[in-house]
Amino acid sequence: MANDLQKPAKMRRQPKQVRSQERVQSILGVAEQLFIESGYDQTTTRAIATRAEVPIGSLYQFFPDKEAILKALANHYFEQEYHLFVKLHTELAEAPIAVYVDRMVDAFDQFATDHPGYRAVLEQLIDLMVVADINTLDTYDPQIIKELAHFLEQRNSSLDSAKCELIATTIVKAVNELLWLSFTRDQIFREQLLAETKTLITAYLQTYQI
Amino acid sequence: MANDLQKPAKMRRQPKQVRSQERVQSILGVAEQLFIESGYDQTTTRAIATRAEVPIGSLYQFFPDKEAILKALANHYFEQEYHLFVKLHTELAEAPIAVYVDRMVDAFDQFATDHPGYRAVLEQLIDLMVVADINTLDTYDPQIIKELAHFLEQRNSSLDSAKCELIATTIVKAVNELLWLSFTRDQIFREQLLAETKTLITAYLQTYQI
Amino acid sequence: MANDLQKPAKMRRQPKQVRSQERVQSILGVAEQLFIESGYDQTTTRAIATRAEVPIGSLYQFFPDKEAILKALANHYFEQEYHLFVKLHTELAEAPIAVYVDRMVDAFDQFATDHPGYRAVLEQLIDLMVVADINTLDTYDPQIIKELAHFLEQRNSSLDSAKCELIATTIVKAVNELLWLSFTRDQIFREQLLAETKTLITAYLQTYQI
Amino acid sequence: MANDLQKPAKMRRQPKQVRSQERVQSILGVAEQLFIESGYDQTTTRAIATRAEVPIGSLYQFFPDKEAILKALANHYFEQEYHLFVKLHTELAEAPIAVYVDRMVDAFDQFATDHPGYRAVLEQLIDLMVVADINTLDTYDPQIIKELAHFLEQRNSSLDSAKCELIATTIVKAVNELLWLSFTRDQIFREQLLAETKTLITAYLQTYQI
DNA sequence: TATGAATGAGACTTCATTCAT
DNA sequence: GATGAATGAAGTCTCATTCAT
Repeated sequence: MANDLQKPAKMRRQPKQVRSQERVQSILGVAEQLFIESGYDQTTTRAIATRAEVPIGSLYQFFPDKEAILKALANHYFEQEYHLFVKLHTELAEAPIAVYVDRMVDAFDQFATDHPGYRAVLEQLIDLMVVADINTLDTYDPQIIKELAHFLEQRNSSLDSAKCELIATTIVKAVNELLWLSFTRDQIFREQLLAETKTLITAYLQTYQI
Repeated sequence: MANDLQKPAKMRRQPKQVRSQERVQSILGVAEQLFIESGYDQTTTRAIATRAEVPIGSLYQFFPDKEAILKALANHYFEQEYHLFVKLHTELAEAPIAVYVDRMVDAFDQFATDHPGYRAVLEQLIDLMVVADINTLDTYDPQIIKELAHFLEQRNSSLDSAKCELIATTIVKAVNELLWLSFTRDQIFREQLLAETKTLITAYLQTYQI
Repeated sequence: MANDLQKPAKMRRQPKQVRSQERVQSILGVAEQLFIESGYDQTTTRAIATRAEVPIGSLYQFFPDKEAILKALANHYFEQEYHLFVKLHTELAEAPIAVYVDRMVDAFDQFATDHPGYRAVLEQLIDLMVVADINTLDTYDPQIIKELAHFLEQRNSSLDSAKCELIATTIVKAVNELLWLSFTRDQIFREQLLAETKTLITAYLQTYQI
Repeated sequence: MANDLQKPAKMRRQPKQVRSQERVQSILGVAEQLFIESGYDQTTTRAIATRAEVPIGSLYQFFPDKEAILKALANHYFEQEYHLFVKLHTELAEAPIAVYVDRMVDAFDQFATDHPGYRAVLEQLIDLMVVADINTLDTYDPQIIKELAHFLEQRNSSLDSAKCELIATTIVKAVNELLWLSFTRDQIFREQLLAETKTLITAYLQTYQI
């Protein structure tokens, strides 16, 4: 199920009107762009409002503060990412591991392409938590890791649940890092790195007879 | 040889006197702490100066601006990291791959323990470059990757130089990410993750008969 | 028509409300005083805001930076000065030259009395342009000179347009300088200098049968 | 005799050694350039010292503060200007007025060319005095005006001393202003303005049968 | 005497957020 | 509800001048 961090304090009110819906989307879209271009700290709420053609006062009706915009984006990403995995695992429950890894990495790559702000948002979110001395896990429940662990457990029932979560964590983190890196390079290197990522994860999973 | 990004404009002058040396060290040490605690943007130059017990004017005598402090730290890290690798490769030129990976990951772990600001500094450095639209590679030449690639080439001469660099990149990025993650968790998980990282890299390198 | 240097970037927004109008006026008035008392560079934006009883943030809402305050004052002066001349020339189109000069110098004198900051502002404006390596004429179009040249051409049609502009420039600069000087002296000297200025300009214009 | 404001507090010590002499000259020369380029306030004492290749500490041995550099330059100018007039008046005691004006304006023009910082320095000096609420005349004794007044008195003994001083003031100020203006324009306009200045002053002096 | 590292008040400007309209 | 003018704490960095060496 999707992370429901969303309700607590992110939205001051449910956008009921079409206008509001559009504005919220516009704000999030613009914020994503600006966070990528200039970083979270260097992006002003006024800049977001201006570029989104939304009055600054309205922005604060939808989001109680700047952080809420970041969190809304993060949840957006988390949800999409989670659904991606669920779909993948349903389709590839029985597939050979090499095929699974191939499809999974490609899916992640597509996701990163579709959501260029993912990395910037995630990083900043973690920063905020470190600064606030909040354990990341308490607040941002990594659903994808849980989901992947579950998948692994089904493929090799001799692995216990804790071990699977460890493996899943390892995979998710490594893949995310390498994918992000691939986006900072030229197309050729990017494709090579993608292939390499697949090799890395496949070799790793074979160790566990998955 | 060590990365010499250092000279360009990091130090406004070479600290010639002991007092200055101490002050520079103090500033860097304090900055590292504060960047970890609160992040680069949230750390004020005044806070650094105050905690380092150095007048703000003196801080600006050593570093032309806030960014220079970040870069000085980064170079510090890069140099240490590079030397660590060189030493490792000398010692383990002939070691079995499992042993090499074991020692390498442990060394990185030790490095991360000794330099807790490494991650925060590196991330911010990349952010600055993205914002300034500078290619990371043009400015920060990743010496460790070059060094590791060289090592791999020597262990399996059938791999060409480009391939080795690709593999090295993959390893360095994955290991750094997983190690950093391990520091945000409790001791038990931390150790498990360390072991898992070794498994991951070992499996990967075996693919290449290294 | 009045100089419209004004719009380009002087005002961040058009003050629509009475409160804002008053604040802008207050800021300009206070700035004028302080520029006279201490010079432009020595006048801090905070001092202006404080004396004008306007929060510093509001000051920056009306004027993007310190320079904009200077430019707003300058345009204020330029416009008034220009209107003064137009009025004068309409009234004295047929007057004997001695009468014209008498009235003109008096009018300038009155203007200088009413706008004691004129000199300080103009000087600083020119300084800024010199430093920025901007040709004064490109930016600050001296409408008064044009207007006076036009008047002269009408009084003696045998003088060509270029010559008239040259004469006008000579007059405007000389009169301004002598008037400004007169303000730094005691009342007696001041009046003598005023009379002398009239003599100077009258003698000059008689040379050209104007 | 030259203005001797100089001794009171301008020089901390008489440069007795060649090295010191050179340094003082270098400082003054550099200061003149920088004051022209960037204005007095924007010129830092460190910039002067650096460009003059003199240690900042040494600069403060020669000049007690920044203002002293300005005053030293001013006195330099005043002296030169005064000598120029004395020489001129000796040579042209009997010359027809048109010739005298011609030579005088040319001489001033040459002076301005040789001392491009004259205007900037004089203006700043006056500013400082206004700010310090010091009457310009108390401190900067305008020797050239006195000298010119004396010359005029000799040419038309029916004019009393006060009147001559008034006329001299008028001339000196008007000529200086117009010459300075001429330097901000292209060569063609510059020469026309020079000619016009001569016309202006000649017409004026003829009024007094000088 | 000569040097230049050291000092810290203070300059300009920004920005998240509020709240009266 | 919608708006955007208003706020002022706080940030980065500069610079004239001193004084220990």
